Amino acid sequence: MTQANQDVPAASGDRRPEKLGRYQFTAIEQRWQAYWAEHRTFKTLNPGEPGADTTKPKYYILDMFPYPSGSGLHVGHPLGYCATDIIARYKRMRGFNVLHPMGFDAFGLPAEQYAIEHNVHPADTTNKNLDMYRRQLRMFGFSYDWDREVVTCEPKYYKFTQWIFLQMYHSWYDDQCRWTGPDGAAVVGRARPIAALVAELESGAWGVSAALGIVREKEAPGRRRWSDVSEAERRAVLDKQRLAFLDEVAVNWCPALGTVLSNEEVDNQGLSDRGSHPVFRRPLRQWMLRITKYGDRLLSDLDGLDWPEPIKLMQRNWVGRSTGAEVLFPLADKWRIDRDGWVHAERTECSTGKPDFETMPDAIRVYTTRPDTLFGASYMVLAPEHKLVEAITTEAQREAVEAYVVASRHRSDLDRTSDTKDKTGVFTGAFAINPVTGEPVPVWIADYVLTGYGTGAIMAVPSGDSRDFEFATKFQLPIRCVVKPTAHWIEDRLGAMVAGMDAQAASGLDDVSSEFPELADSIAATRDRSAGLSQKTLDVLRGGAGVGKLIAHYVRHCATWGAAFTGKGVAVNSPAPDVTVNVVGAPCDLNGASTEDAMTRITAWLEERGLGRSAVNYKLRDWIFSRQKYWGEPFPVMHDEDGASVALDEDELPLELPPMADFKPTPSADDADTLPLPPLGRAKEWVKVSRDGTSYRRDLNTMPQWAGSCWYYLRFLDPHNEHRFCDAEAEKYWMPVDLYVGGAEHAVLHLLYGRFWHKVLYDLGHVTTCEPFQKLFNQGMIQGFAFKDKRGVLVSEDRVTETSPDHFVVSESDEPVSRVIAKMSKSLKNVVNPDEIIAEYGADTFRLYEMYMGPLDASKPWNTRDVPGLFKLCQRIWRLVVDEMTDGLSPALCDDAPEKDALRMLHKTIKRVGEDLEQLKLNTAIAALFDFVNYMTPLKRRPRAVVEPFVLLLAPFAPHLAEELWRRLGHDTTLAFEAWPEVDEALTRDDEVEIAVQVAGKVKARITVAADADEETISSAALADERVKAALANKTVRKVIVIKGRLVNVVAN
RNA sequence: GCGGCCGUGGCGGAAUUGGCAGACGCGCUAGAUUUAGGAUCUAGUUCCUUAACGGAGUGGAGGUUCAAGUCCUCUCGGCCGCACCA
Repeated sequence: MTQANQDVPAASGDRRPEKLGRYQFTAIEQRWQAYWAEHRTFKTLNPGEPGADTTKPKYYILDMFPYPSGSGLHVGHPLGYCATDIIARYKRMRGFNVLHPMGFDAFGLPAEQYAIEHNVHPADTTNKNLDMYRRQLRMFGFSYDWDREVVTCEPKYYKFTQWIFLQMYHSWYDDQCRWTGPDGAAVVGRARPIAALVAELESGAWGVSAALGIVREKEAPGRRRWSDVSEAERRAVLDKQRLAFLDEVAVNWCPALGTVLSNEEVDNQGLSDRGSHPVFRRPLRQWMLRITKYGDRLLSDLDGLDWPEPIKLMQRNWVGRSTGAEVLFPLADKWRIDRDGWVHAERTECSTGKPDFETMPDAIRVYTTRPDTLFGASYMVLAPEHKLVEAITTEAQREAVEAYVVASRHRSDLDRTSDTKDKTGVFTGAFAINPVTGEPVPVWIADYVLTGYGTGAIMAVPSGDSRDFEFATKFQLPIRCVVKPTAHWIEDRLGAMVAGMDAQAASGLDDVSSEFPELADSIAATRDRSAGLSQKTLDVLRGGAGVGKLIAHYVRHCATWGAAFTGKGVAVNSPAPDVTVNVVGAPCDLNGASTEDAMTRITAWLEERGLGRSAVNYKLRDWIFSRQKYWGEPFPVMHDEDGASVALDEDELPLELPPMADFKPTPSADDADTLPLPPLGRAKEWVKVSRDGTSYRRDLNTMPQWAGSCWYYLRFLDPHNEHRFCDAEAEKYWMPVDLYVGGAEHAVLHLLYGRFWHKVLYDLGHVTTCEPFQKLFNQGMIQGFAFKDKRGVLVSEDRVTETSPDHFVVSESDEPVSRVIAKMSKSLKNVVNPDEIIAEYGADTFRLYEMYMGPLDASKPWNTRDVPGLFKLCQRIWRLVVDEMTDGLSPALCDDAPEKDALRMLHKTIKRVGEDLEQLKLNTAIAALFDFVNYMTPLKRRPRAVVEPFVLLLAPFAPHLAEELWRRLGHDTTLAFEAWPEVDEALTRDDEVEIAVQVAGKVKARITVAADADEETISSAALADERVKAALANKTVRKVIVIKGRLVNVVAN
């Protein structure tokens, strides 16, 4: 199939000697690609470079650069690249300086995994793949400035990835700093050099707390001066502040692969994605980046971005900011309440009226978003990994607790949550004191409490939280209602119970029925129904019986209602009448308060007593930034014999990866307790560093794949700069990215990580915009067809025959199958290789087809059968200009002044194409090109004044064809910088328009009127029409609605 | 479970944002051209019914409106994200 164009390079499939001038796309595309390369047509100059014209507006248009995998480009990749190239070419013609670069994300796990499996070095496979990708990308005729190509695995690139890491290592986050950025933004919080912190400490302005934190208050209990702090403690103080720091965190440790895995790399069986090896949750010392410090700014700065709303929402959810309070629950065997305050059983120095919230020992710290429900906290739960578990567990419970802790360590987060299994947990034997009532409550451990969120411990309020309700029900813990539910909720709940949703609800219903005899009949009557309350029951409820009585019943007996009320309402039982409150000072009474009010009051009450304070929390975790892999950026850090870390100097960068023949991880038994042995550990010579007589070991970890892609858009600005990550002037001129196009699969991680790095650089004064990507656009996925048999099993394309249009059977069995849309995959044999399509139809056809498939952001199936339609478009455009018989210009081409119709068609097309391009509606822009060609084809005379502007409109979409036609029309330079044709609005207007006339909303006739006819004229013309008159017979006209230029609706009856 | 997106001919998809549903392309039908064709050109192509007229129609059911693919309520189906976040 592809031979025609390859074997006969002179003409595509042309064995017909008499036609000399057919559309020879291969030759044309090669010629123009060579021309652009030779003339450096798309070389982009930076401000300051000779010839740079910075008076022109700039446009930075960026693709998400690819990871060069072994299988090469598939048709999904170029979808976005074609779109950005079209926009880039359009913007150039509109007079912009366009920056449109391309590069490669070349570090990462797949290359390493492939290398391990095939026993070749990752550098070799990566280079091979890079060559393939470069060759493939060039086929499409993209107008990239290839001089700016970056490859993240090259030392000259990752030198600055390491440099940015050091910037973070040498910085801390001052969350009280208020400042104005270079872009004029008022910002709260700022990354500042660690040196500035040291200066504050040395001057004595700030001190050190007992927990080695920073204290700004002059008079704080336990505050120490910097000069009184030991060398080792000083280092600990600073290390605790760094944006890049080492910490012991719970990770997915896969001993068989010898590395830590990200959550995405672990399946819901708790096995590794690659190789299905067991994965264990265990604490390991890892490099962390303090992204949580940026939670607020990552949220609030989203508002000013031109991004798809769903993506913004996903980022907001990912950051997951919540507000509430932190509360201390003192342990019951350590603390008691005296008349004067809290008394510790053993440590008299702690026994003060008001405990220090920061340092109070032997207390469980919880985070809650609903402090107003504190009176309903009837037990507590610690995550199994919580630090206090061991200390508080009583002898009687120790065995059970330890068994539970071990069991839960073997389950990943996903495994814990995936199959909606029952809640599990174990009582520790310990009790803690509810600080608002003084009552002791039991402390449990359960894996429904996550160690990484909040404080890793909760106060459980079964009546106000469905998880706590479930747990309390299962383990028969007390449930006390503290928020009065709403009428709407209680009706819904009763409805759900009547519908018999679960056994527990049924028993609750018996209880309600016996207490409310007036409801019993109607409840019984509707009991078999599958859903909800009958109208009759509702009537009874809202009438005599009263929803209020039901609510009162719920408040007394909420456990029987089968579900927690998690909404907002009015506080009750806070405290409950039957509870003897034992607290320091005046008790807090919340009864009758609204949820908002109650939250404020209880938080203030706790704060006064040192037992609580308001708090903000994020779902976002600090970023685990190290991997135990070979193929990534080494950390520019050394460790001395005491384990203290020392950063390399900037002039020691890049720290290159040592060449290693054996880069495999060290596999070990599937035992949670083995320690990671990263491949770099075996580069013995590389690891050892001696400096000033001290010996150090290099850090053995490498950075995750995200690192390189966090800042590549900045390197494109100045890719060959050896001294800086990019020139300041270039950054100022080009940033931010005006349009960033890529797949929605990067909606959260890449885009969040990239924004985070950018903000750090912004805080430190290295970049001048607070956000990197002003406008984001997600292209859809290109899917493939597959076939489904009766049982719903997918059948691959190669096993199916089309018997008649859209009827398919399995070839060997004649079993009918239906065509469905599925992901492109090797197993379904529906992967399309762009090389083949380009060989057969050319790059211009390929570009046009992909853009014409549908809206850019929609997912849609590839259908090779549709491609020839776009090929025909190219051929027809070709024939508008070229005479196929002679290879000269078409005889229809003429220098006549264009007629009004032709001019109107041209200007309508200019308008449509231009407007659609601005909105990235490339499919309808191409439809406009079709319309123009359909109009022009039958014309015997085709004026240049119409054809030439059309060629310019075509240029962004099919640049090779357009360049060729432009040349043949007598121009001797590229059209890449020709001015985009201007629309003359007056010329787009029709003289006459057809207007539909409706009678009672149904079209009865069409009339033709002057385009500028007024309502009066249109109305009378419509009513004068014979068919309208017929439709109006025996009716009275009530109203005539005229929409100028569109329709008339006659309302009559 | 929670959140988001989307359902329009045989297929991919249009529809100035509330104003003629089905632009444009594919496929299909008929015709033209001595046409090697996967070429070109012309006409037709939502469905039902008819000689014509007509009727129905944007997943389904209601509603608002002179007018609904578009707005509202409920519902069914598909895709994506998150997933015990206290």
